[in-house]
Amino acid sequence: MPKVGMEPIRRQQLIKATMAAIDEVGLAEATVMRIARHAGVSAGIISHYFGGKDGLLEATMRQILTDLSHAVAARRHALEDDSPRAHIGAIIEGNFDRTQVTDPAAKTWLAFWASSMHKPALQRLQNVNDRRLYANLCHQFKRVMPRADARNAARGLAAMIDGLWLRGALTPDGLDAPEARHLAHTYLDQLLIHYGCQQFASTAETL
Amino acid sequence: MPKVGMEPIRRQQLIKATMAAIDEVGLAEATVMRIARHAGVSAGIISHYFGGKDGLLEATMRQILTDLSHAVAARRHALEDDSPRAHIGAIIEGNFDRTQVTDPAAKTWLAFWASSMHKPALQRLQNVNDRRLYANLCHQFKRVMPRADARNAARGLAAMIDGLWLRGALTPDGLDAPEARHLAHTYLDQLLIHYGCQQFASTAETL
Amino acid sequence: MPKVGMEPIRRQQLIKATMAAIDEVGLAEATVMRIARHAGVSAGIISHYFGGKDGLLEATMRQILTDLSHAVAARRHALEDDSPRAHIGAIIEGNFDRTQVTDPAAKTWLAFWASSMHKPALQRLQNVNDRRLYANLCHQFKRVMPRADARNAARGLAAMIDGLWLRGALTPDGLDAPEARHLAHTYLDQLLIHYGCQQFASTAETL
Amino acid sequence: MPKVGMEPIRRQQLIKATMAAIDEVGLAEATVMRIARHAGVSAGIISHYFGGKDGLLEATMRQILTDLSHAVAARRHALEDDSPRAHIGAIIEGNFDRTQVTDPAAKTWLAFWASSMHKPALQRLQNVNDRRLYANLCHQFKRVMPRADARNAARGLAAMIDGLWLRGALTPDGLDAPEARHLAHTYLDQLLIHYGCQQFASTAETL
DNA sequence: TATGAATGAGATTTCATTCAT
DNA sequence: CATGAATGAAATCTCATTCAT
Repeated sequence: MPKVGMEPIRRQQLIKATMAAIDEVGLAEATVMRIARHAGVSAGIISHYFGGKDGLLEATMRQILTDLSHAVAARRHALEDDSPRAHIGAIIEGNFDRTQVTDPAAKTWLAFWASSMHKPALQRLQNVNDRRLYANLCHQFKRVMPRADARNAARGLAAMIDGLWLRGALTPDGLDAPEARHLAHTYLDQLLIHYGCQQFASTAETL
Repeated sequence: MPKVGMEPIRRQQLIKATMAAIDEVGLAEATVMRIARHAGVSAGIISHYFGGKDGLLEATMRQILTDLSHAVAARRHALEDDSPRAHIGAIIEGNFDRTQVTDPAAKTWLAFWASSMHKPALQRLQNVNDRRLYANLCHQFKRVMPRADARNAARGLAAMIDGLWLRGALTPDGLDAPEARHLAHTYLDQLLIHYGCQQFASTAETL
Repeated sequence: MPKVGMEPIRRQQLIKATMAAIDEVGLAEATVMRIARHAGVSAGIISHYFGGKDGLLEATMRQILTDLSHAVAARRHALEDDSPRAHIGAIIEGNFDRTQVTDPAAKTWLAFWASSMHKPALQRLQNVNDRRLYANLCHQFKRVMPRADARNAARGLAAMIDGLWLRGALTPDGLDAPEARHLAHTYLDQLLIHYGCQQFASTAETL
Repeated sequence: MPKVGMEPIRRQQLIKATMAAIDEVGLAEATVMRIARHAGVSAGIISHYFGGKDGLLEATMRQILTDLSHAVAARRHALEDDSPRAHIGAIIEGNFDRTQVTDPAAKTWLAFWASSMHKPALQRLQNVNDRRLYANLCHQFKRVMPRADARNAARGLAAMIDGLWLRGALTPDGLDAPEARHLAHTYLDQLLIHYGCQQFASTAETL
């Protein structure tokens, strides 16, 4: 009866269930019982594996960030072209893969954003991620423009990515990923042109 | 201690207190008791004046949207210049006034964004506002570029505004309004240039 | 402005409103605010005139009992015939007049019955009334039968009256007073015959 | 302290506790906390097992009605004599067994009567029970008298039973069951004689 | 390992009453 | 005389967590 090696399976199961519950009724109504029901287990087990609800929420956010990180890294490693444009394009693509731009992930993400303002544990994760996006963009932009311009470009593109994503999450029909990607890439080209790097702008959209 | 005609005063007081409480501990922990304490009244009065907590939250969101609407409208009415650039600039300015880009308003706004995904009453308000921003931008862009381009420009600028604002709300130090406005205006000019309307782009930032 | 001599008017108004409220939503939901609204006055005034909600409820029950008492007394005084049958018949009639067998009075009555089991003030009123009905019936029956038989007859008729009335109050369509009176009178005649007083039984129903 | 399969035990425990609480302080003051204290459990468990206070109250009323139904059915099945008199007598006996004519059951019953006027769920139960009593009596009376007479007899006896029971519940000393049964049986005989069925009336009381 | 029974803290809401005007 | 603003107590319900099995 007592199964061994269940831990990783259960953890994954519960994290998935957490996103499903948040997608269904929102973070505020995502009770441990509802999450447990989604996972097909009893409520008590959450404390067992995650120490409590907060532990589960933190693990869930961490999962989403890890997924995002992987999505970006995978695309960058797959690049044949080492140009800044290619790297930044891969970052954009990764952000709109976001493992899944599906409702569960998107709503969970936004819920955590709001929640992170008042929960140090989440805030830490949030900041690390924010800074990584900004640093990555900045680094690539600096390869083709002065430091100050690069910073502005990075801030602008980061805002654009988050803004597209945020508006997508709020739209009743869900995020239109192809359109969002198109707008982001267009904006990237505008930035490169604006800061005098026409030669780096793509002529054909990558999408 | 006036004892008559308190209703509008109390309502205003309680809406302010709601924002303060959300700023302080987040929407999830903003209990009626905490809100009431902020307002210096008893908890029961919230049900008296707003029918319940939900009524207060809805009224608070409505207030924020009204404030935003007024901030934009005021700036547009004050324009001496009727150009699209001027109108869109005023919309940007209005969005970064947001009556106050103060923490209480910003955090309340973000909290409602997340919450609106699962509360029809808030979602309605949210959608009306979203569509108004997009429609206004679109209308102005159409004055200087083809319909399809105008739509993309409007979508991009709306995303940029929300993105800047979102990242500002999440930054520990709060939103840096001047910088955000600068980035938005820069993007606006890029858009006008990109779509071949150089003559409408401002040469000197309005900020 | 300050009107004088309002007291009796207000008291009557509020007692009526209490019955109306109990009829509408039951004793448990008959809040002072609802009662006050029925009377077209503010809630605070109830404490003013009755010292509090309990005072109003007690006054209301007292009113109902007084009305009942008057209804019986009036019919007995109007009798031309001094026979036991006539007196008992008048008591039956009075109980099914009950000032009004209308829903407000009937529901209020039943509500007080239940409530009186745990409220000494109401219980006292209740007992006085119960005993008066029993004593009156007993006294008349004793004029035509032995003491022990009279007691049983009185108990039986009192139970019949209350039973008819109770079942009437619970019937969705309300109490069918004519039928109830008919059954009670029939029972009275059966009693008189059963205890060997045929000569006193009415031949034609009084209804 | 068994930890599994507690549900039926707890449900029964809580229904008993509900009657005890109503007996003690009345329905209006029978709070979940008081009921829980009577059962020796925490208040939260009531919502767990009954979905809420209303669910518990409904279950309690249902229990009382079931008990009554069983009490009547058992006596009728045990009859050796199939005469109408015997059946109706068994119905009377069952109604004054009422599992227990104890105070808790009696006061709970009366409380529900009053309450049922404004709570559809209780009203339904109440009506089913009322109609069953009437239908059963009617059916038996019809075996020995014309339909119209049977209806009146049934109405009269039903009223007598409820009336005796009601007055018993209100008496400070509680219901005197033997006397009540005696009066009901006497009335039954009067009815049978009145409607010309002397041969069916019992000569010796069954009590 | 996993369940579900149970608790107790906390949140919202209702309501009778008081009081200044 | 009358109002309605305001309070504070109480009641119900929800929920994360603990624990025996």
